[in-house]
Amino acid sequence: MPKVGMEPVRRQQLIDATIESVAEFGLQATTINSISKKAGLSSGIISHYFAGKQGLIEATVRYLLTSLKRALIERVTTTTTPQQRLMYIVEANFARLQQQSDTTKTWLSFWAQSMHDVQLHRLQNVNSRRLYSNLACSFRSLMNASDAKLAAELCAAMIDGLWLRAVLSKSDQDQFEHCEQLAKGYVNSLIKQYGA
Amino acid sequence: MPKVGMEPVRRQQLIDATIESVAEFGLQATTINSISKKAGLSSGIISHYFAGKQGLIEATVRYLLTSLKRALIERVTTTTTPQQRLMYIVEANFARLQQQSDTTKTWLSFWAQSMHDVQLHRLQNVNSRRLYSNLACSFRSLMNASDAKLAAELCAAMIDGLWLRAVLSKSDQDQFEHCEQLAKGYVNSLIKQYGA
Amino acid sequence: MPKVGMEPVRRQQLIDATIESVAEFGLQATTINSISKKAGLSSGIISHYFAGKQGLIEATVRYLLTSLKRALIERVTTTTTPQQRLMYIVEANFARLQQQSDTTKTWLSFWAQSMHDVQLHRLQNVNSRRLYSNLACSFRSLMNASDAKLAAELCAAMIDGLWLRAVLSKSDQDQFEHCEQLAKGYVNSLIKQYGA
Amino acid sequence: MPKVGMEPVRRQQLIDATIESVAEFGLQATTINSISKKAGLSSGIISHYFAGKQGLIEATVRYLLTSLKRALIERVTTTTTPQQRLMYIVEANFARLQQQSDTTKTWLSFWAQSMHDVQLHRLQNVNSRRLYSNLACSFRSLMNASDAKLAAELCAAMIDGLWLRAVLSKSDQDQFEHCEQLAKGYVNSLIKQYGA
DNA sequence: GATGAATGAGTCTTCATTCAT
DNA sequence: AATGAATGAAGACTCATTCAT
Repeated sequence: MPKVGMEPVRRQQLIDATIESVAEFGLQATTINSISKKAGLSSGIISHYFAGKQGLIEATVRYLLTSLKRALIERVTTTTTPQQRLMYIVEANFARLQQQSDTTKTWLSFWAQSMHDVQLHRLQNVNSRRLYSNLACSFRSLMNASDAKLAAELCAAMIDGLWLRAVLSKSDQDQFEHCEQLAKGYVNSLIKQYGA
Repeated sequence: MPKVGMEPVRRQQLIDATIESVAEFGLQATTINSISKKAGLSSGIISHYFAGKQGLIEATVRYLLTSLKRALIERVTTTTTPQQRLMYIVEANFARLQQQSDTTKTWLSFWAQSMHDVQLHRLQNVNSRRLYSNLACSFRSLMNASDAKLAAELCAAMIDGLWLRAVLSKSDQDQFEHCEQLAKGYVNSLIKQYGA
Repeated sequence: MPKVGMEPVRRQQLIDATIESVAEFGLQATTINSISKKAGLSSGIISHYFAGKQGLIEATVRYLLTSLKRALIERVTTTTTPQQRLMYIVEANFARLQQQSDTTKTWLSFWAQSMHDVQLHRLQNVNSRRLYSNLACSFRSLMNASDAKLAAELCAAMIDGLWLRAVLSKSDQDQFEHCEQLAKGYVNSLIKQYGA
Repeated sequence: MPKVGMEPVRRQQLIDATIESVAEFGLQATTINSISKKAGLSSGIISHYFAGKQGLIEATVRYLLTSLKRALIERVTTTTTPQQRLMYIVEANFARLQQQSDTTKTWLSFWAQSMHDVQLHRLQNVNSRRLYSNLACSFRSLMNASDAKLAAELCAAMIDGLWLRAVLSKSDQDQFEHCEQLAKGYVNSLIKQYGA
């Protein structure tokens, strides 16, 4: 079955399979076999394309981060107001929950593992800071610099906290949307509180 | 070496060693050997007292939950005002970070694992609901029922979110205290916003 | 609880517990703990009285052999005819099955193990030869020497074969008695065939 | 080392190694390592082909049963007389002893274990019943139904008994042949006794 | 005389990696 | 390009033995 140009296809197949496996079994119980089986490929292919399990794990995290970033960029245009932009940030973050339930569990597994894996921790930090800076940037248009920083910090924590509790309690779709509404309401209250 | 009355001592030794090991290596890399080595005991003793690794893991989670609960109870007296009680709840939750840095990382590992372990998930839910009901109960003295529920939900998320971000960014002591202040400030703003 | 003169009591307790454990779990799954638990004693006592598990196993086999021997001696008197004596030999061997069902399974386990344990093999051979010589001695009164030897050999095999098939098929009491009758009938047919 | 079509080869290698190991060390002392070492393969391969030690044990028993069955079928043709057929049954059963001394000890170990292992017991019963029905079928051509049943039962016991005593006494080749002759003589005496 | 806490070697099993095809 | 057979280190668990009490 030697075909040319299969690389991007195979890589994505394996990343998708990794997300599914981590979601279903957890990071601990995810093996090279559980992944390759879900992908419908052989186990050897993982080392071929990702130089081992660890490489695939990292590539998967990078893919998730990129997806989140893209989810925001797609929403924002040049005519977007700061308030709208903030709402989009919230939406993009909760979209992790809605679009694909798998992604959610996977994300949390990677977070925990990042405590003990420098490579994952670096990636995790990029994501965390991006959320903060996106928020800070938007708030800055609506309030002074120090208030914007404070609002961004609080808002980032609120988003992560609502999201975390929703995931851990294995909430259903309605509860996810409820959390999203709470987050948006909180953004508005911050604007009202600190906004000029 | 056989002594009588060693059971409670050994059990606590092993639980402490488990917290240390999970903090240092992560739940995934924590083995029966890494634990027994830290405890200065043999590996066989774990099966003897906890009927296997899983039993020790669960006992450790139960211990952490009990500690958190006790941390709150110790602070609260009959003369505590609702506002003070809310502050104590915040403090008790952030004390996880201050008192023992190990506990923090351990906690997160268990959270992630609880997605794939029914026993751990049950324990995790007990904790999550306890935070919510403690907050709701205190807010209820200061505002109407529906506002109190909303405030408790938001506040629980804020505490978890701030705590999570502090842990994941491997913050130092000063940042932990900064987060605690943010949480307390948020409690006060909720009281001001919804309070009668 | 230090008492004097407990040795014979404890030894028998442990031997009985060993028979029970081997019958219930098999020789492979019989541990120092399964035995001591059945005996209602501590595990350490085994090393104390039998210098380890192996010593207890051998003592148990020796006890079973002695029991079998005694079962025959009790039946035989000076006035017993050769024919009666042969019937008693059959009865004594099948009594292993009737008196105590446990003994049966235990016996087979020890036989198998005797293939790989010189000590057990020696004991097993004593038993095997005793059956043969008991039979040969009795047949000798009824026929010439070479026929008696042949009859003894065939009869010993028939007894063991019937007994083995009864045990392996997990037969009930009725089937055991049926086998005993077959064995006795075979003894009579041998006497008729070769007897003067 | 990965080659295609190795599965049947590897499976047989491992089954042969299991027979050797059980013969040499006994079932109790046969480990995944003792087997894989004899096979000249790694220990992991056992789980790969047989999903664990237990699977290999069962496959080995099944192989032994099949071999015994085949040993009989090869001898019997359409022109075989009932008497000849009975002789072939005896021969096939004693061939276990002659062809491969290992098989013998292995067989006894499995018998003993079958008392405590439902899977093995089931297989053991298949074999036991097959011997009986083969004998009963052949005897039926030579005598009435009830006599044939009795003859088959006695004959099966005699074969197993002679075989067992030969194995347990660690007899040499000559003694094995002597036992086979005794068994054949017994068959003939049964035919003479009950035959029309 | 008796206990059972503690040990640690040994067992089965899992699984990431390698590599011949 | 892709497979999956094979490896072997590492994991959890078992259990006979030891020994302080």
